[in-house]
Amino acid sequence: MKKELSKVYEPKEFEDRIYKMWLDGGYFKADVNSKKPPYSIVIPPPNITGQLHMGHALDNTLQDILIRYKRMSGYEALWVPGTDHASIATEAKIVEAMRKEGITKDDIGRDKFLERAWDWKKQYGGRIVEQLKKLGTSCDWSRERFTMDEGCSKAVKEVFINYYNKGLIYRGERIINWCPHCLTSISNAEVNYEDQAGHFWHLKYPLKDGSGFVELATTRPETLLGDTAVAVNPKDERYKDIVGKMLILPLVGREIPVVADSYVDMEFGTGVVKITPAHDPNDFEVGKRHDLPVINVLTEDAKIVDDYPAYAGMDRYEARKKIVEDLEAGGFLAYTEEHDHNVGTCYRCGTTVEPRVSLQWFVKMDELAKPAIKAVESGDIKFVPERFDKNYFNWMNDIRDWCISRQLWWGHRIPAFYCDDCGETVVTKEATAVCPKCGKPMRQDPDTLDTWFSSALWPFSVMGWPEKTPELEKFFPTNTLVTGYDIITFWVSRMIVASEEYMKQKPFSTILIHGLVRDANGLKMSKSLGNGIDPLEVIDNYGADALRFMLATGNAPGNDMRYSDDKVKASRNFANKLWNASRFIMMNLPDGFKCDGLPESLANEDKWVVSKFNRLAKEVNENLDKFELGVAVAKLYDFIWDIYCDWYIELTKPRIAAGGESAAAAQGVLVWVMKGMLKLLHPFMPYITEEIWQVLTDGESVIMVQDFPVYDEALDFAKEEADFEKIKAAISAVRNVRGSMNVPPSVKAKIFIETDEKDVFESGAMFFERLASASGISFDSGFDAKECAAAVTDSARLFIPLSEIIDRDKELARLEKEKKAAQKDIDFLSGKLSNQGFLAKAPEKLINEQKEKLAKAKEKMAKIEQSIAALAK
RNA sequence: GGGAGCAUAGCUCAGCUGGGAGAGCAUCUGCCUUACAAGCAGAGGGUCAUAGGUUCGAGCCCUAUUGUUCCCACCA
Repeated sequence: MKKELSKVYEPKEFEDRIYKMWLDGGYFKADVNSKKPPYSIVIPPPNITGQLHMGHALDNTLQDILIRYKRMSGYEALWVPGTDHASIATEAKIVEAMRKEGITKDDIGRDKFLERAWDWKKQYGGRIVEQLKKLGTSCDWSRERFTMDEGCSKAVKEVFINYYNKGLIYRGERIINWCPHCLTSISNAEVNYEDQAGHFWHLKYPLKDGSGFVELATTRPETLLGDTAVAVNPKDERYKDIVGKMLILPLVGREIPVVADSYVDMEFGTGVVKITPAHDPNDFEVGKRHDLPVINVLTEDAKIVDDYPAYAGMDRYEARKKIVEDLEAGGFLAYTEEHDHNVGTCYRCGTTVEPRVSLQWFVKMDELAKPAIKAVESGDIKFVPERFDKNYFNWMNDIRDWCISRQLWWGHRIPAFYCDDCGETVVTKEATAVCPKCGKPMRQDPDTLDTWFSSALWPFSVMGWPEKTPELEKFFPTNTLVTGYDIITFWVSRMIVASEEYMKQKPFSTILIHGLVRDANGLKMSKSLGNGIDPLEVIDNYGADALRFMLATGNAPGNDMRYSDDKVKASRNFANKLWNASRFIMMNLPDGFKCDGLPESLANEDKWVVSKFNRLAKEVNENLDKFELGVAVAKLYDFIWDIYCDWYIELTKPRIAAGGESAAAAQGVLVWVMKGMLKLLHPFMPYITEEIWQVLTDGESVIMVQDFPVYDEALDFAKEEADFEKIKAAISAVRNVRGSMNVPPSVKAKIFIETDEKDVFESGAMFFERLASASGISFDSGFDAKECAAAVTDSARLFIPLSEIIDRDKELARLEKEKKAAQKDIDFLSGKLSNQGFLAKAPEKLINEQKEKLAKAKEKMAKIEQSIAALAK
């Protein structure tokens, strides 16, 4: 192991080496036989197409912080990793690549296509793993699974068949969202709605009996071809008489009825709606209620079908134009108005989706949802922050049947077989099936399952379910799920449903929800906007620790955060600070120095820093237990930078220079606290803490498996801490005075101290010299107050003779200002303490605190007044 | 239309169960003090969106309003 830290903090020099050490040492492995309590985290199978984005970096960083913390706190910690899963986006990538070669899916057939997909998967799946390693995540990659692998396929089939046998899965005709470009159904969630400028065409449909016209409006005149009725509201007096009458459908000549349905909004438009069951979800429902025929007028790629020769083969927009022309020519067009409306588009290709009636597989959700709702209601599963349960209930209580079939090849193929002869359907695990009725070979459904169908099984399928594996035994249910709020409905809800159904248990107890990572302008990072930032590039520039620390800093659960280079830079600077502090320690340790615990005899300032560290350890544990990672990380930052580096290290310098017993104690404390800080910081900055640890301990141990520091009552030194605070306050006061007069540190001056606690200040003599530019301190009264600048704290007056620099008027003004501030304090506190309501109702502890503060403020005031008087003499 | 979040220093955001408003960056002043200029020591800067209410006490709790973001549903 290296004996020395390099002069400059350069993460690239050690990150790979450290990671390899962890991996080779087997430190990521979780032992199923361990007696330690289990702690496991499910990680989302990232649905990505090659490039890891900041959202995943956030996911994985938060997960790893928790895992490392728990591992150091005595748990057997397990990541449940996946790499990538089947999705429309994945298939599209492959199709796109093939298009460049000039081939289509049909050219090569299903098997060849899947081969290509696997190759692609290995290439990019592997890259994803590499990227997560770079982040320093302590994931046991030997467990790496594809959602598409054999084990998972087995689980998927098992579940599908089980649902089917229970009657929870059915095949039915439904209106689904169809992308005419991708030629597949897409789920509601995969549709983006956008406002588009359009028209409202007011049409006149003639009554069959020749008694006139019914006027209605439509945004999609081309669907007129598929109209099978016209609907009005049953309460609508205007149309009461025509309900039940027949109309002649313009251009087509078909007779269609006027039906009454409460779906129609009387206030909107003319209060009359044309009903096209095949091309509108609401119309489909209306059609079912009134037993209307469903007439499909569009082909898969959104062209008019051959049944309408005048328009056959026309694209839907082309047909719209032509139909409007023809309507106008026939006198059926009343007028046209401008109208903005929301149009659904395919989230991937942007094509306007087409509602389409087709045969799809569905999961009945209402019964399945019940135990999943209860699991959250009862508090068995908790959202952090809690408010996201509303989001969850909102979705679950209004749940619709879930369309699970996708017209894709890359995915789990639906294990259903049809007999083309007699129409029999068989659902089976086998790869082929023979018709039980007529004995003929059956044809497997060509569709695959929605990606979330398999992802829903993730918490147990990756542990080997349906086998009873030891892993499943020990680590299921998992403890924590870390994910973004955008995925609650897709994934979280369905994992809960599946686990309740198959494991009769919750899949995890806590769902830690984080926000989205936005760019510096607050926009959602996305590939189409081109504002996505590649975490690998950031790691390359600043190091994985800086990125991780940045992602944890200011990260409150559920809140979005903005990415900015400046924040990463600030984190990198912090790492640099820690690096240099470590270098300072190491270059000031005697050869062969050993530190196995705290030195025996500690000075006040030693106890001060130890006591503060002890409290830090307590709070960091508490914050992490409550998932307040951002709060914990801020406390670490403050302690390490302000307390340890800016104060404690500076305090040790004169002691080390002086040598002897005090120096030895300082060295011991320096190392003891440093080791503690490194351990507390390790979950957040694993690389740098390990690198420093390795050098500090001569490579004898590994920090990632050390015990996480906890509060120790024996290390609480309230008295000494308070005493040293007095010195610290005095030094700050002197610095403040000197600073306000722009006295450079090179100008030294004696400090005369007037205090009741001489021994406290005496012990800090060397600190005044070092940190307050004092040439020495004295408790004599042999100084001329008129020639001095005066610094005042509640426990001392400090006089700095700087006659040639001091401007007495300025000095008086400064003291007056301090007096005003002190008076404000006194007014505030005495006001509070003379308030009867406060005295009667506030907690006693608080009242005493306020009394103490008031006493101190009064002391300070007295000292300021003395100083002013002396100066004015 | 239903639901949720956010509004705090010039900027980005913390502020845990109510108890004298915080950090980083930026600005200004003085420092190359032998770990660190990616640094050190100081300073300035806020009517905590607005209006009410509860309370001895409100950035925090309640009500309304304004602005903003997101989710769900619907828009013939």
